[in-house]
Amino acid sequence: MTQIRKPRTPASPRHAAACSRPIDRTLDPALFKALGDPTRAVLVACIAKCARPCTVGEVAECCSVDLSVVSRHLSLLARAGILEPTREGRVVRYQVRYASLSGSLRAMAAAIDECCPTPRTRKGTRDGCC
Amino acid sequence: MTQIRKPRTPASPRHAAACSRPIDRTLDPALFKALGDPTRAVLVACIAKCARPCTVGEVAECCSVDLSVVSRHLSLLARAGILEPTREGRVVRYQVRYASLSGSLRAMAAAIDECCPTPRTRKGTRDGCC
DNA sequence: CTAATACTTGCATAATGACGCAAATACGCA
DNA sequence: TGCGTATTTGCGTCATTATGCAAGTATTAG
Repeated sequence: MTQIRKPRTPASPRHAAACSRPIDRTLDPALFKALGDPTRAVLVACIAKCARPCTVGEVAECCSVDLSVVSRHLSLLARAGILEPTREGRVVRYQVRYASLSGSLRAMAAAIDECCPTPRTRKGTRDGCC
Repeated sequence: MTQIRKPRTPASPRHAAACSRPIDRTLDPALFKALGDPTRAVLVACIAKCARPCTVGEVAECCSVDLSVVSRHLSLLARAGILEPTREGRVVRYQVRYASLSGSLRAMAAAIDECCPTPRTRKGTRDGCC
């Protein structure tokens, strides 16, 4: 009978690069890049904690950068799928796409674990695996 | 009696910025920045899929950039806690810190959900929440 | 010790990105 | 329509960073 699970681990990085795995689709540099800026991370955390759609002006009060900068950051975060913009009269409110964001992060975590040769039967904390 | 769970949601982003939550400590820009470069993301995925400690030279064969660039990227990823370097004679092997990395991502996911006002009783896919 | 292999580091260059200011645009209201 | 408020966009500047090449360092083999 043929192998049932897990496409066998490639012998070398060169070979590994050729074989497709969930991690290839999941580990999205664009998402990471969006959250990789300290200012943006603060903005996201701020809006997330506020737990409601916030206007650009409101958010700008949280950090020391210019409002125009905040506007650009929020726009970028929205383009990255992290925030959801809503025009409401003359204000624009941004809110965190909680489920989408945490879902992406969890999918990445799963994709990474999926590559780990030792399935770590729950609670295992050992890093590296082979 | 006093409130039992969840520090009540702040009224404004300004107020939100002041109240500390898990997301503040968890959403680490440094980690995101490290994974935010496309080349580095490829390197991490490659080593992860290979599922064993890989040498710098081996990894360099996976991508089109110079070996010195790969060396720098791997070093940076190690400093970010994503890879674990091991000197082995004259080669240096890097391996993914699977548990640490997926653990961080899951912690972030949890911290984000923790902020979401609607607990989404399992399977909920709705974004935004209030 | 010398040579060869594996990796790292110095340096210059080019690209990217964050920022502030000022001007432009969008929208509601009188 | 004209005004005021809210946000976006153009532009210049400064800092960071990705990259390649060449030189330097580390480690093993002869």
